[in-house]
Amino acid sequence: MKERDELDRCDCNVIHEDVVNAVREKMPSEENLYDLAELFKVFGDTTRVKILWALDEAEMCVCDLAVLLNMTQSAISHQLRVLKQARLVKYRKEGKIVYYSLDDEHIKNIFDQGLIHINEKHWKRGV
Amino acid sequence: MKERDELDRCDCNVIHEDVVNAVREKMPSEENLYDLAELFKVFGDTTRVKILWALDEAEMCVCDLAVLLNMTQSAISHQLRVLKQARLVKYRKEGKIVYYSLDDEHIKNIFDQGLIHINEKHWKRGV
DNA sequence: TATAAATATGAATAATTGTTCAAGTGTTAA
DNA sequence: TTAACACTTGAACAATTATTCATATTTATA
Repeated sequence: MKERDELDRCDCNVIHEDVVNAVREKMPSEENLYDLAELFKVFGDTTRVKILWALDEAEMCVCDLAVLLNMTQSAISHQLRVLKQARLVKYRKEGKIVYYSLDDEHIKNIFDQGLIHINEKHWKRGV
Repeated sequence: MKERDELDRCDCNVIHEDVVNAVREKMPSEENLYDLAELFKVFGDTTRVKILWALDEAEMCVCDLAVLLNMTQSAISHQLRVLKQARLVKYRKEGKIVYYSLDDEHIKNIFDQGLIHINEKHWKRGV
């Protein structure tokens, strides 16, 4: 990212200076906003959304998820790694089988809020 | 995306067949899950998260946002276009100035749920 | 009308990312 | 030990994407 400071400052900033400064003071830390975006990035993939939704219904092994979503075990495993790193899923080993389950009780809440937006706005695919 | 069907079916699917089928029946439509992921993808960018957070505090013009976030007007404008398409922000024109504001009262709820996860899990940047 | 201000947009570039493929663990059973 | 199974991992590739730069567009002003 480039260093910028006084560029692109326009006249209206003089008028809105108080508002902008007030907002700046209330803004959460750079780190918090970064982490928040990083979390939503994890939710921003169809495969991961499907996995999370499935695991909210039942604990499942990698192979089950692969069959359910009609994808390779490898692809599922890669995505489970992302979900694991984001602390959204946990796992337990039973012999050679690894069972995954949700590690967060707020996932459904976040999904629900998202669906409320979609339904209200009548969001259409591909628009 | 490649067409796959019977590949990668493993022995454990026979044992878990009932569970997998039950989950399959309960799964929301492909379109719904796609839209949900698409919505979260919009939240999955630091710049857009900052813009949304700022607009939750106050209505602002493009130029104000550029100064507040220390970015070019062009970059902000591009992101506002994404937010507009996702029906997350709306705008009103006043002369040559375009004021943007939130178009959804659930954004704060979604953010709050995300922050709960982050704080609970002590999510650390760059891990 | 000409100029400047505020914003929008299109093309280009660099960076990120999801899937595949191939090869690697580790565990169970023959 | 060998073979099969469940899963993981690294590299490669294609696709997507955020920002920049240059160029519109629209409105206000001189």
